[in-house]
Amino acid sequence: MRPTVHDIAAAAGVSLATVDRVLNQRPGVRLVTREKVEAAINEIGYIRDVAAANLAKGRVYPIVFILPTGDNSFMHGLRSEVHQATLRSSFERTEIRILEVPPFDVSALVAALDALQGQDLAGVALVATDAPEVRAAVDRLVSERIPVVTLVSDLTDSTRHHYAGIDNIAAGRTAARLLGRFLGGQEGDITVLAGSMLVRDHRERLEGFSAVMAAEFPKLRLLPVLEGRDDPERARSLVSKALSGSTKIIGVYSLGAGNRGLIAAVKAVRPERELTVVVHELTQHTRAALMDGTIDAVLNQDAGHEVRSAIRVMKAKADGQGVIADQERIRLDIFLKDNLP
Amino acid sequence: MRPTVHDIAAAAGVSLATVDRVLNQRPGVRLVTREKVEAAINEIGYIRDVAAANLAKGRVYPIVFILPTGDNSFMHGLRSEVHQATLRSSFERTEIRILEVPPFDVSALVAALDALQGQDLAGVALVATDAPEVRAAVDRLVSERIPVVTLVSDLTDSTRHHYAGIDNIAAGRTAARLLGRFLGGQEGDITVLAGSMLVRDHRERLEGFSAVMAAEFPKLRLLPVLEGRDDPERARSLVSKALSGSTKIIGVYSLGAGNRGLIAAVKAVRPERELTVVVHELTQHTRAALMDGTIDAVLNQDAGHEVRSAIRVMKAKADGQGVIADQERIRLDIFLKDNLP
DNA sequence: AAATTTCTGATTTACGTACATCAGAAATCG
DNA sequence: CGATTTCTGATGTACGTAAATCAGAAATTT
Repeated sequence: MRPTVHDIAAAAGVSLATVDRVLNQRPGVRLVTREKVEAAINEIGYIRDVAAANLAKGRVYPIVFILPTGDNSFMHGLRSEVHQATLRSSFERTEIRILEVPPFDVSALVAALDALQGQDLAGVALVATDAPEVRAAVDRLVSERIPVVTLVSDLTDSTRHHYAGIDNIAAGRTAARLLGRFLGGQEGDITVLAGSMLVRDHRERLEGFSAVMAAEFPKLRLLPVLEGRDDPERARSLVSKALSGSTKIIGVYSLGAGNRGLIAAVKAVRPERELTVVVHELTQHTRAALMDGTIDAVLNQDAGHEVRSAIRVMKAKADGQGVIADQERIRLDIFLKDNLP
Repeated sequence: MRPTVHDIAAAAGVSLATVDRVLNQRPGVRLVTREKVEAAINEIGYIRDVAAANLAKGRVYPIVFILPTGDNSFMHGLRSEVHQATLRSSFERTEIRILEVPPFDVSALVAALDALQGQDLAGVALVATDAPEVRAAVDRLVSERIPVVTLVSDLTDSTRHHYAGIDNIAAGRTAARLLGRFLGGQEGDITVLAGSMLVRDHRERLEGFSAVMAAEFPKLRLLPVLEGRDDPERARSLVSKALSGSTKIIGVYSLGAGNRGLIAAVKAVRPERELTVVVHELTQHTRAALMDGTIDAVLNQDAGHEVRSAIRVMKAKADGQGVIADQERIRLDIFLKDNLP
């Protein structure tokens, strides 16, 4: 059996109350006594039984998710996963609140973050727009000892405790290699559709993509990036225009959301044009397009994993506990038509 | 707050003791009373607080892992992950025992399984060799109400509670498409290295691979399968012989373990021969080979995830609880040199 | 040295559940 | 109808920790 507080008390020759004061960092213990107790804790290797502690405390974890509004499927899926998590609240002792802010809107995000100051929260998770103001607002929460986790898109140079999302540079590089290898040794143009360069995940995907393209596939030329703002209709019109503007386009990389517009644009020029298409985010639209051959590969991050991981990490941080790093690594999923879940 | 046993007792108009008898299926309750209590439980939506129950019970989960011996990296990694899990035992209230049996040895596996009968276990996890005798032994454990989980390789038609592993047919199909697309429209032979057709995962990978190759890449011909028995030295000699036997080989698919032999064989004919190589299992050897260009893609199953998932599932089953199905789906990882973790 | 302040110990209750004991009520049997 | 047998209630203890209260000891101040 593992040692309990009683064992510490006996080993240190103090009472249970003193042990409790040391463990929970309450005042009223002389330095020498405190050190004696800490020595005993280390010596017999005591580890707090978190389940019992939570039971005794009646612990709940109030958590806030700040998510962008917008009708693209990915954010829809993300919201839905957070909602799923609320259904498990009573089991997991969480109390999850969802705040919605307009996408790519720095001041709205800052206002939402600042409104959380002073609240007794076990954690805040946000899809970050990468701006200094947001970073500052996050740092304010962190300085209040509130665990903060960025979700999907990270913040540069902030003190957030954790990032629950994929490595977007690696994602961009992977997209480039898939596209390059699938195109064999062909020569031609590649068009890239992004959401907004205001979010770090899109910037990083583009960075990785460009790097590998330039270094390893010199026969493929990148056209100027299209900014679709994750909006399906806007994406459709941008891609249509690009495709009719240049007949040399043989590949498409969509690194943001709003893919149902892109899919429509590609379908409109099929089967006359031969295009190899790699996109991000598995949704009902991209799944169908992968199945029918409109798309060749989908890179994906599992929103459910991200949400569950974010919650686990916030709870652990709130309890001052560690996490299994490997378990919280969010993986880049690569889907071909053969390995769809 | 969620309802407790006290609330049930009040709602049903019975005593705490009676509620307890109903909840824990102990005798001494009249049918009508039992139904009254069950109605109250449903009505107020009581859910047992598992943490409190485990605390009261002093619950521990004795678990057995049955793993094949053998010096290939994958099994080595799997054992290491189980070992990691033993280090978390005190937190997770598990008591993990590891049994090792010779690989592909049906009677040894059956003996190990049968030796577990009558023991009070919270679960048994095994890397299954797919044979009727093994299935029967597993079914005997299941009939003793011991949760059984297959790991990495599944059993046909058995009553095991769960399979913690990837979809191997999908893995084979994916390998075929990657190889096919990477080879562009080239014509030539493909050699396939397997471990043993006695395990279902290898059979299924081959099945998926062959199906997609035949249907979608008619210019690529499959050579007879080489059986390396997951042994590096044997794999090396088989592949070397195949490569020197036919100059038309342009692609290699290794669906089992023992890849350090395969890598050595491929390196021996480089750079004269141009080969596209897809293998399974990310190990230090395959990782290095992916980085240096010897291998083009690695399909992987994360042994750590499989082990942790297996443990979560066994604990849940032992408690008669459900699992988050999506969380326990083991994913097929596809690694190119750009997205290595 | 007395008075005060600061520590420390002993004890108790609580969290939600499991489980055992014992007494009394209800049902069944002879 | 009394004697069993079968149910049910009341009560208490336990799991490991948190947190509160109160009394007494030690240290500090005056």
